[in-house]
Amino acid sequence: MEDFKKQFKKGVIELAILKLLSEENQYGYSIIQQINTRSREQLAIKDGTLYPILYRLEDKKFIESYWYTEDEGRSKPRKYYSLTEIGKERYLRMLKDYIEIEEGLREILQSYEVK
Amino acid sequence: MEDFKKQFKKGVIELAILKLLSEENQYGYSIIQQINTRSREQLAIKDGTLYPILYRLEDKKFIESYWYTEDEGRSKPRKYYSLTEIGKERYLRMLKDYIEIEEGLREILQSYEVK
DNA sequence: ACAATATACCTTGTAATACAAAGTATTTAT
DNA sequence: ATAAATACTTTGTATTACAAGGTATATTGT
Repeated sequence: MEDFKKQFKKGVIELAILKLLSEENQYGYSIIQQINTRSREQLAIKDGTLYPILYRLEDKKFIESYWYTEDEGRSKPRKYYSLTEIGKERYLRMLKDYIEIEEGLREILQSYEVK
Repeated sequence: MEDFKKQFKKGVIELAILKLLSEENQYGYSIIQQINTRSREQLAIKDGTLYPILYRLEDKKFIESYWYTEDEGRSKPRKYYSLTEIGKERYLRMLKDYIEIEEGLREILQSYEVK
């Protein structure tokens, strides 16, 4: 992948993860699939990328995890993550800041100061 | 500044710089002021951030520099930067990719899959 | 039944980069 | 004259998505 695509993704990935968890508790692999599908592959991430982010978010108490088996036939539980209260606050602040910065960039990209 | 604001800026700063240089040749300090003003401080960067980026862009041949004194009364020249041909291509590709990724993120932020 | 693929989680090492913080010197405003 | 802004430079640091490797289970096709 081109280097600047990587750069664009940094930071926004965390925002996307928090948003998905604000909708519903999910396990890691499910988050990857949702990000890949719903962003139409534009924000696609690898599992080796996601899991370290989840551990970091958990260390910071923005999310919590629990092992859970939903199917009868399934022997192995999956590790589910849920948003904590401060995680929800974090998500809302990130969203606000993201929108502000995106608008700032748009100003530069769209405008053209005639001298 | 909060850590995620930093993250959002990474990558997009370079895009903003290339855009400004695509409009007009400019010296470093002028770029800082334009970014700060036109983004309404949302994308504000420090000089210690800009100059290393300019050197990197020059190493990669995306921009070129020349010293120039425009005023009579001014003894010290300012270092002007201009976009090269491959710099222009880089800018257009970055712009396209940025827009795609931004749209991908919007899909995640706006949509809510009802199960 | 078997093979192949997808699912699901984990770990290590790396390259990239905005920033803080420091410096130097000139120019402009009070 | 003094302060503030301008203009450029350098060093060191923390962060983080990724590649690439691993293990094991579950599902699908033949």
